[in-house]
Amino acid sequence: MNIQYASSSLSELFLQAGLSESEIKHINTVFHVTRKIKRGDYLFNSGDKFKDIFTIRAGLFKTSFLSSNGYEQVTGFGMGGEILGLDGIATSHHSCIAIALEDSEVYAIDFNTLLDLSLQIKNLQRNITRRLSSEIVRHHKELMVLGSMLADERVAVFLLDLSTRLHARGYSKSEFILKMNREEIASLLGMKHETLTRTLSKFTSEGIIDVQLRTVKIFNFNKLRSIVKEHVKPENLNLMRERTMVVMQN
Amino acid sequence: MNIQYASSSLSELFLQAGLSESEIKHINTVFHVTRKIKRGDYLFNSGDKFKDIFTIRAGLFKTSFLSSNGYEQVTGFGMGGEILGLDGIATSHHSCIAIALEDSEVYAIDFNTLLDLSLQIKNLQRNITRRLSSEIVRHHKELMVLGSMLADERVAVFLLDLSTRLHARGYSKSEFILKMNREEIASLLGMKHETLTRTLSKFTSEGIIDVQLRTVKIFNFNKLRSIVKEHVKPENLNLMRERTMVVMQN
DNA sequence: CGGGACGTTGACGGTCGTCAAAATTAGTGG
DNA sequence: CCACTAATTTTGACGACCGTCAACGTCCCG
Repeated sequence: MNIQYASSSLSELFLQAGLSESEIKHINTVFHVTRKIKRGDYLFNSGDKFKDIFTIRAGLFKTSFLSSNGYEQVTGFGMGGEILGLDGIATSHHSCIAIALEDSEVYAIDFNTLLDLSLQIKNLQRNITRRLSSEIVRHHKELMVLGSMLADERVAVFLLDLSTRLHARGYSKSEFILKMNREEIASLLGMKHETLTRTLSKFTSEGIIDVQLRTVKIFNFNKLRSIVKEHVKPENLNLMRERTMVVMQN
Repeated sequence: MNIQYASSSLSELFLQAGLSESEIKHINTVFHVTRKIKRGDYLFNSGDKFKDIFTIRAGLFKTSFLSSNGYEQVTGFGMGGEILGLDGIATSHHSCIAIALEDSEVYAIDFNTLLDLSLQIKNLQRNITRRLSSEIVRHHKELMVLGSMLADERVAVFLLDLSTRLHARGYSKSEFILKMNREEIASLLGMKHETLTRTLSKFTSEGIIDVQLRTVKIFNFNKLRSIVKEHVKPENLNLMRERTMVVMQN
């Protein structure tokens, strides 16, 4: 079995600057509790008592929110270096489920211990709150995808996002293998799996990408990006009120 | 002008238990910086330098995410007792805009000071992280609404949610006045304003509610709830893998 | 009182969900 | 390792839902 480890260690994750070597060492010895999760198993389940947060060391997870009716809404895919379990802080119980899509390894970090430690190390405290806030910002962007984009655009966003995240972890940005099935991707994108398949087929026939089952090759990044950007027409400016006509930088 | 104040004070917001009277008094004197925002003005704008977080003392805000193209996606409506500005922690700049939908008052709290204080008061630290985590959970639920529900169901969810939150603040749960226009509501729900209007008209003709412009009366809560629940059919259970067949409690 | 923003309704078409079937792959047990 | 079954992916046909465009009525504010 060939597991590629994320380069991120705990110290990198939580302490970006301003800490001495000895402090970092201390933290690493305290917190290095690794856990292996096999493909198909879950790391934590909806309703589980919250105790740890997890940083992904290797592998891939999907997180899903389950409605009381048993409907599953995929809320994201977690890769190396990312954090899982932050949803559990609110009520001391997890509100979603994290399932490994391939054999994976995580660091388990006792959250109460982490909070105690962050009382002494200010940078740690800041990084925790920043991580939490980043999740909020990420969800805002997802709201925009689901709230205003057509199927073509959503699929293009997904492919570009996946490509970027894989590239940042040392994989090819133009060729990769999906570890999730069509239905899981479609759920994240708010569409049916048939629509996803059709869109991928269309992109393939247009020469933008090539998809053979779970193997994806991206040929034309610019075309994908233009698909995302074109969707907003000038007319759509009408929601703004005068004194608030300022556009986000970046 | 008649402003109804939220009962929540800073001490209630951040310190649920375990603090002495003197500690609470100390905090309140340090942090009581109130700010009045007129209808149509913004509290903070996308791109603004992040400094304070805000608890809403009275009034109503909408928060929107602006894409680089100028498209506005409404991400939520904030009411008394709720917190605005948490998105800014991540990058030290706000990523969304908060606009008052009626004359409003907020407490402004310097976030760095708050963090410093939370180094000494453990309960404060816990409450901050919980608030942040609650936002994440809330967004998961919104993902489900946008990802899997039809227009009828989304509108029913919106009406029930608004009713619940208004009721919790001492207003009638069955009769209220919308402070936002159709387009803003529709944006939050991921639909066009014409579709929203049509759905409201349909509910009215079915005797479930009555809508006259911005005045809403709810006659049949059970019908609204059943519209939300019926949408998930047994077939939709197929995304689950065997060992993960556990449904969220609540 | 007039103009602009807002809300409503109708007609029409496009997008996407539903249902069905077939092909291919993955998983399982002998 | 092979055979068999389940799961996944793809494609087609069809229709429902909802977005688009347009027109009109109403409300609000200067």
